[in-house]
Amino acid sequence: MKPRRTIADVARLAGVSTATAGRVLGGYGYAAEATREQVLKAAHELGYRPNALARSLITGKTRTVGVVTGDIQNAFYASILRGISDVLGQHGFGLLITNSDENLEQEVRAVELLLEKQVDGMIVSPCDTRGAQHLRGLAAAGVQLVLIDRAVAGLEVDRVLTDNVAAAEHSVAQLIAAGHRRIGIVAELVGEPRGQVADFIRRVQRGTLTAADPLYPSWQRLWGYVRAHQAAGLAVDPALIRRAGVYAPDAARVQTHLLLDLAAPPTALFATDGTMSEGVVRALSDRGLDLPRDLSLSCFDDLDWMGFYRPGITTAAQPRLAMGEAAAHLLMERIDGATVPFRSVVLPAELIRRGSVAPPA
Amino acid sequence: MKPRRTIADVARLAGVSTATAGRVLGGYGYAAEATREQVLKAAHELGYRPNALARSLITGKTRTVGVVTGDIQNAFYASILRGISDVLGQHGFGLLITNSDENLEQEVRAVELLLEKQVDGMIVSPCDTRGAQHLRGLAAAGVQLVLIDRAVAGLEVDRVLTDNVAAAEHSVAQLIAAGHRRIGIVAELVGEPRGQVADFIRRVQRGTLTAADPLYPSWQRLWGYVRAHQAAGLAVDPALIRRAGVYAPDAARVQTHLLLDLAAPPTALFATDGTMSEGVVRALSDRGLDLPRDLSLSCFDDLDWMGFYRPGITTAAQPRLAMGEAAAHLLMERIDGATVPFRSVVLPAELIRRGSVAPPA
DNA sequence: GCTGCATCTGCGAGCGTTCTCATAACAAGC
DNA sequence: GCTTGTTATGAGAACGCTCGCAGATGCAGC
Repeated sequence: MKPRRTIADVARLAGVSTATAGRVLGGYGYAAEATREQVLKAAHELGYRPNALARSLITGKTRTVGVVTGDIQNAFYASILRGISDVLGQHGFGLLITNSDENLEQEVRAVELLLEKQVDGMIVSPCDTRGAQHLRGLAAAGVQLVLIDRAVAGLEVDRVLTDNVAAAEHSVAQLIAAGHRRIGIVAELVGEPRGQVADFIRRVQRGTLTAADPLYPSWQRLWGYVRAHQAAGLAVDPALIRRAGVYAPDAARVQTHLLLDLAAPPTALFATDGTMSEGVVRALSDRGLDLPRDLSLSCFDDLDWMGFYRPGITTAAQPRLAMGEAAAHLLMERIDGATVPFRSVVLPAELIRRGSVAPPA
Repeated sequence: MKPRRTIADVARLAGVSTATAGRVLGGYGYAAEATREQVLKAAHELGYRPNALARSLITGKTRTVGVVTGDIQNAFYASILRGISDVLGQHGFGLLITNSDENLEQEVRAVELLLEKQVDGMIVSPCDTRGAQHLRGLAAAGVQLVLIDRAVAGLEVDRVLTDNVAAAEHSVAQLIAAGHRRIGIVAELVGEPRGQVADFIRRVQRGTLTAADPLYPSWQRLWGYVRAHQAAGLAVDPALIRRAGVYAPDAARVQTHLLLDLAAPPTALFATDGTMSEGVVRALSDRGLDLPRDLSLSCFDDLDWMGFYRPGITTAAQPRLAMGEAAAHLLMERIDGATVPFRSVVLPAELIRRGSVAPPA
C-alpha cells in the first residue's frame, strides 16, 4: 500500500519547514514566491493530497453537511437532495446522507452519526413535529440546523416549507369551481397526537388553528381542503376524507377504492402528495376509469409521469429542487457565521392545469 | 457555544486517566467493571460524544464511504443509493454522495473530494469507460473501489452490472416472437470513441465483440437488439436505430417522433433505459397512440408509472436496489480486509410482461 | 518463596494538520 | 540613530483521540 504523503514529506523535499509548506498548501499566511513554487513543485511530484481529517480536527470545521430525509428513493426527497447537493458543491462542501424511513428512532441515530462525524450543519426533514429533543440545542452546540418540508414546535431555526394550506385550498377550489360538490381527499394524516380528523376539522372551521401550528404537510393540505369548502359555503363530508396512515402508494390505493365504493361516491379526488397520488392513480387505473370523464383528479407534487399520463394530471407542483437549494443556502449562510434571526422560507406550489379536471358528468 | 466534551473531560470527572476512559468509551483493551461504570456515568453526565475525526486520524479508517453517480434525482441512481445506504447503515458507516452529471471533469473533482475526506472506499458509476485515470491505483492507495452499472477497460476491481445484452436480447426477441419485424430502438449511445453505429453493428454481427469490452449499458443493449435480430434471421435496418446522444427524456422524445414519421415506421419500439422510456412514452402520448393496438412497446427499467400507465408497460426491470446492496456488500468485504481476486457480479434484469406488447396490426 | 499469566491502569507519543509565537531581514518614517 | 511595520520562516504546541509500553495487582502453579 502506497503510503500517503504528508506535509512533512513535501516540506522535506522542498527544503522548508512543515509550517511553511503548510502555509503554501493551505493558502494561509505569508510565503515568498520562490518558496511557494518550490513547495508546489514538491507537492506535485509526491502527489500530495491534503488530509481533510487532520485539517478539520484543528480548525473545527469539516466543510461537510449532513442531511436526514425520509427516503432517498422518493422522488420528492431525491430532488431536494439534488438541490442541496448543487449548492453545497458550489461551496466545495461534502454531503453526508441518511434516511429515517419516517421513524424517530432511526432519525435520532442518523443525527447522532452526523454529529460524531462533526458535520458543520444539517438539513433535516423531521418525522416528529413536537418533541424532537435530538434537534434542540444543535445550534448552541455549534452545529447549524435547517428544517425542510416540516417545522417543529418551538424549534426556532431556519426552515424551508411549501405553502401547503394555500396550495391545497387552491387545488380544491379549482375542483369546486368546475362544479364538483363531493370531493374525496386521500391523505396520509399520520402522527397528530390529537389526531381525530373530525376534531381537526372542527378546529379549522372555528379558526383555532394558526399558521404557527407545526402540522405535518398532509394535515396542512387537509386544512386547505376544508378551507376551500368553507369559502364556497360547502359542508365537509367526513366520509370523503380518507386517511392512508403511512407513506405508501398501496395504502392510498386501498383508500381510493373504498372511496369509490361509497353509496354516494365523490365526483372528484384530491391526493395530498406524490406518494398518495401514485396510489390514487393506480386505483383509477385498476378500475379503468376515464379521466376526466368518469372522475376529476387533482394531485400534489409534479411527478415525471403526470405530464404524459393521459389526459395529463392536474397537480400542485412543489418546487422541490428550489426547496433543497434554499435550505442549502440558508445553511451555508449560517455556517459562514450569519447571526440573523431565524428565517422561514415559504415557497408556493404552482398549480399546473393539465387535463384531469372537468365538470362532473 | 457549548464547548464539546472530550475524553479528557470525562476522564477528569470519572477520576481516571484519559487512556482508561478511552478504553471504556472506545471499547478496546481492558477495563474493570467498576471503572467502566464510572466512566460511562461521567460520559453520560457530560453528554460526551466521541469525535470521529480524531479517532479516524489515528486509526486511518473513517467508516465512511463515498458514492459517485450521474444524478441522484434519477430513479435509477436513487434506488441504487438506497440499496447502498441500507447496507452501510447496518455497518454503521456514513455515506458521502456526489454527482457527476455524466461529466468526467466533475467526476474527477468528486473523487478528489472523497479522497481528501479519507473515505474508506467508494462506489462509482464511471462516465468514462476507457481512461478513468483518476480511478486507477485507488486500491493501491488503500481506498477500496467498486464500480456499478459500468465497467472500465483494464480496471480490475469489484463491480456490479446488469446483464444488459441478455436482457435486451430477451426483450427484443419477445417483440419478434409477437410478430414484429420492424422494431425501432431509442438509445443513448453516447461516448463510444469508435462510435459509428453501423460499424458497431458490423462488429456485433461478425462476433468480434467480447463480454470483456467495457461498453456503456446502452451499447450493450443495442448489442442485444442486434443479437435478437440475428437469432431470428432478421436484417437490422439502421434507420430504426435512433441515437439520443444524451441522458434526457426530451432527446428520446424527439427521436421517437422521427422514428414514427418514417415512410416505413416501426410497429414496435424498444427503449433502452428509464430516461429513454420516459421520452418514448411522452412522444406516444403526444400522438395519442393507443398501446398496444397502434404500436407495441418494450421498455427498460421498471419505473413507478409503468405499472399503472395503461395498458401497463412491458419492461426489463433492473434490480436497482439489489445492485446497490451488492455493491455495498462487496465494498464492505474489501474494507474488512478481504483480499480475494476481484469479482464481477452480473445481475439479470427481469422481463415484466404487462400489456404494451401485442402482435402488429 | 518465585514465576507466569491475565487483568487493569497511566504515561506519553503520535496521527497530519493549523496556528501562535519568536526571530530575522529589510524598508520606511521621524 | 531608533522605532514601527511588513514580509518571511521555523519551532513547537495543539486538536481529540488511539495505542504501545511500563508498571501494578491478584492469583494459580510449583
